[in-house]
Amino acid sequence: MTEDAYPRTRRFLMGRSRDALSEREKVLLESVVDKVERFTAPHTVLKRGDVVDQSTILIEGTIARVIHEDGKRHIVALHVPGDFVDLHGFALKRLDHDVVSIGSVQIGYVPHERIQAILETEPTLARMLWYSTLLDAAMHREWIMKLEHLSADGRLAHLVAELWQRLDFVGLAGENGFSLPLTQQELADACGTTSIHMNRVVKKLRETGVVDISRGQVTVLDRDALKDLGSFDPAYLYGSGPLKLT
Amino acid sequence: MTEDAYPRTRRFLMGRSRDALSEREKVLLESVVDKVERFTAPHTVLKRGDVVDQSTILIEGTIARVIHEDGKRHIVALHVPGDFVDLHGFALKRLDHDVVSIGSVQIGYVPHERIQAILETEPTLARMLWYSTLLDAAMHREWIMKLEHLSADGRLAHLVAELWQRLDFVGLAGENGFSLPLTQQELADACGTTSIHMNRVVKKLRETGVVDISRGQVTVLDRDALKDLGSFDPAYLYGSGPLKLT
DNA sequence: ACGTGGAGTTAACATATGTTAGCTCTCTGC
DNA sequence: GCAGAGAGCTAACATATGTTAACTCCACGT
Repeated sequence: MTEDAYPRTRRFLMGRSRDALSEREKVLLESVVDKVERFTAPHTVLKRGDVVDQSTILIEGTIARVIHEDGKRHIVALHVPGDFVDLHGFALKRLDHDVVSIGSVQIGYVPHERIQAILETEPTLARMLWYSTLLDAAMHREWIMKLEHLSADGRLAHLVAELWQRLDFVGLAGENGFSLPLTQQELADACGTTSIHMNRVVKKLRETGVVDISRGQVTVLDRDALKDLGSFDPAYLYGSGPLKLT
Repeated sequence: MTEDAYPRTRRFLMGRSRDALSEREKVLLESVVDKVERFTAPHTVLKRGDVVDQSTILIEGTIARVIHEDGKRHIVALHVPGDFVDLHGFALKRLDHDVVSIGSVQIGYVPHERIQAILETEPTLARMLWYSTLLDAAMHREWIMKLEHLSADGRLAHLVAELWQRLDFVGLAGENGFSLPLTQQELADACGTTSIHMNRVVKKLRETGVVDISRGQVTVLDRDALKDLGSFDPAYLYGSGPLKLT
């Protein structure tokens, strides 16, 4: 494990468990990471159908969950540093989708035996892990709402607002925006539209002074307009927080 | 608990855990249901923001998870008998969406203390419960794919194919179709379109001999065309099955 | 029998989005 | 410097879908 991996793994704690865990539990959780790897080129971390015996934590960069269908690529979820990317693979064993890196990423691997050990001996941590996968499901539901309810510009606005909020949780958001290595094609894949139309939408949001997305950088010009356009309410990102676990 | 509630609760075991559990565990799982209730009119079982201290199992009928946004109603998930509808509420405590009944339903309630007790003493069952929520998340992802990838007729075909398969798991599917109490408006809400357009699509699928949806009854006319139109591959409904849990 | 309301249905029109085809720009490698 | 590749960008046209406004049909209560 590299020198700086520990503090970065800690983003998991910042983003998802925050202050629900004891110091002992936090140290324990950090220690589950076995190996750290870096990919600079696009890389398929896991393939659909793979039988997995370890899970991955995203330490740095962006990762997408992808379903390929009829030769097209559909992004069904995006991950920010600190996310336990495929914890669900622990229980499901076989993945229903691909996991791919976008831009440069750093990944930590967690052997399933260690998760199993935690489950058996650390009830609070076990609940924390379950909680983490349920938060993913809540985000899925919000994406479903977004896709059913919003047209392309609203979908993009929602995506930007969500990522901004999630990056903020782990201390990676700037005052007026954030760094985002997604191409317009990938934004389109995440919004269920085409790259041509996504280009129209990006241009429109830039010209109407809502948000500027260019050269891998998102600059929010009008925060209220962004939230409004995307019908964005961050409540779903919280759950109740594990703070209130009985 | 009514006389016939036990065998029906058992659908949970048929649909989601199948033969991964011991007889003792099955009996235990059935015993967690505290109270059974029936609603004949549309009923909001749980409201967004509610702090819950019990979860619900759907015993009979149809239940939808709904997100209201800007006065419109969006169905983000549908449940069939045997589904543990809001097990995620156990860990998240606060719901991010509404849970509403469609048509006539019978519901079983499970106090959270009993789930907690299972978690602490029955590791296999605990994993089973986690697994169940992960299966929901896999379905969410498939819905996201469906919404990103398919146009309205494909979405309807996918929805019908999925429900048919899921009802078949619990022994409620017929040879050529199944009973479905959803109105065209509700089908539209689940497919992210309008009731007017859904009407066009229903008519089209009927006329092209794919599937007939009328009077609460779905009759599949061409199974292959249905799967094809909906890009439906049931793999995501299985996970690996808990059979392979280590 | 009658009225009422909800579901289903259709038409005409406006708009968002997909499709195809190209173009420019900026990197990177040679 | 140049060629090539990928990303961004634009135009013209075809199509899917949304919107508004009706109308029918059927179940229900009075």
